[in-house]
Parts: sequence; structure tokens; C-alpha cells
Amino acid sequence: MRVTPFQQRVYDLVARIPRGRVATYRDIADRLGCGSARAVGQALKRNPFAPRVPCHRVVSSDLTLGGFQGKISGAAIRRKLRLLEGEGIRFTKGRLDESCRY
DNA sequence: AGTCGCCACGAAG
DNA sequence: CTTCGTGGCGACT
Repeated sequence: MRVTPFQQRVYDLVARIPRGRVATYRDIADRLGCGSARAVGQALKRNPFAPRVPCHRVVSSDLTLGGFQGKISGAAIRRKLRLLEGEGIRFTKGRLDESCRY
């Protein structure tokens, strides 16, 4: 499988997010000097090395869940939610607590 | 090589 | 809710 330099940089960054913390697509993009958070989403969508790269710890900038396993709703998203909850991340009314930002 | 269009986003209207 | 800017990248020529 092929990994572009941009993807590599995204994965490196995401791999550093500690358990129980999250970052937003926007956070990652900013940190890479990339103007498009959407580009980060694209990279994560085809994340070749899950779970070494914990893409479930990356969420939308409004602290809603964003996507998982190529989906933006449905069972995959419920799985993402359970993973995060399993790491002790708190939810209130469909949104992550601001406190668990990385 | 160039073009086109899609997208797990986000801000603005 | 909708629309629009965005930039990386796969598909296609």
C-alpha cells in the first residue's frame, strides 16, 4: 500500500494523541500548515495502519464525532463513540467535553 | 503531463 | 438548513 508524505505526517501526529484525549481535524491541519481540514479527513479515511494510528481520536472541530470507517453515521459511528467512551472520554448531549482536547 | 471531481471539514449565509 | 472555500489525491485522458 502506498502512503504519501502528507499522509505520513498526519499519521505521525495522530499516533501521538494519548489515550483519553482527542484532536480535531482542524487542529491537525493547522499543525501541518494545511489549509484544508478536509484533506486530513481524507488521509484518515484510508488509514492503512489502524489501530496503531488511533483515528477514532480525531473528531470535528465542533466536538461532534465526525466519521469513522468511511461513514459519517450509522453503526460505525456508534463504534467510534464506544471506543472513546471506553477511554474515559465524556460526552454530553452528543458532544465531547472540551476538557479532553489534546 | 494535465484535468476533473470527490471528500471522515469548517465557516459563513 | 444551504452554500462555498479549501487542498490532497485517485481516476482518467
